[in-house]
Amino acid sequence: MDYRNIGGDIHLKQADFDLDETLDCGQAFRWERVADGYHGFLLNKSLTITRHSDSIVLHDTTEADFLNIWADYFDLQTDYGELKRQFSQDETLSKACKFAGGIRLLRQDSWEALCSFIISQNNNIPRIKGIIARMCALFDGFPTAEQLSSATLEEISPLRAGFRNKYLLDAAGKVATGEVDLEQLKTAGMSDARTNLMKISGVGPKVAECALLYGMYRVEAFPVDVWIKRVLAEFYPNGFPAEFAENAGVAQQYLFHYVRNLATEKPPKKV
DNA sequence: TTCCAGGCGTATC
DNA sequence: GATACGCATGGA
Repeated sequence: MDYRNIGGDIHLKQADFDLDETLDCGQAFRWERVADGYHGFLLNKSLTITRHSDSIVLHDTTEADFLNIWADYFDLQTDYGELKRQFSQDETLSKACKFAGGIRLLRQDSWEALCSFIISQNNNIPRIKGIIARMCALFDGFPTAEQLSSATLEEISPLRAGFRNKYLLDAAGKVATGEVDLEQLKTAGMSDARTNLMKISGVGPKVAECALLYGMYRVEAFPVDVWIKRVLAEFYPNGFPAEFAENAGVAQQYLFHYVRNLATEKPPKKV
């Protein structure tokens, strides 16, 4: 990693890393735009990250936190240039990678990602962000599974998450008791991990896949939402290429961002 | 007013 | 196992 610690700020030179494309592409919901960059959180650890000419600056960060937390979170050890070269053998993926070549897959916290994507179902991104922000306000930070599991439906009604409130409490209970062991699922077989996650009421195939991809960095996970359904129907009628299976989740993130932004020019087709 | 949003649980066949 | 429907909320 090419970085310098200058007066408490980490100045990083990093290829294939665009802040807008990475932090505002629908994979994480707690980053807000500030001047030249973003302010956001990993659980209750906060960071301001900005772009200055040819480097990215992580503000007021110790070198230890950078190396132990943020370098991992921003997946700095993965060569996205190489991934994009592989993906670009495919015509559609090639366009998606060119459209937003600075996307990196964030290695988020497993519990935070699980909650986030439970909230995401049949919802839109601005509302998902609002619900999560209200949850953090209500609990004075992102609640642990234990904290959330001891709350009642009535107590979390200010989230205005609708029918998802009961799903959050069920997830919190099962994680708090260890019935769903997120640490163990990080190394479990994909099939077992999916089955275990879907014991949670409100976690189906799509949310389980998102929890695995974004919260446990299982990059073979391939969440299929309404947008990816459209991509598959239009560009991959015979299925997603098996040659990319190993990193299908990363490919999926390029495609998701690409088609969502194309849709602002052309209304999406109902599938 | 109606439709839709990073889906899922339930009922029904 | 497949398909149809309701679901909370709020912006377009």
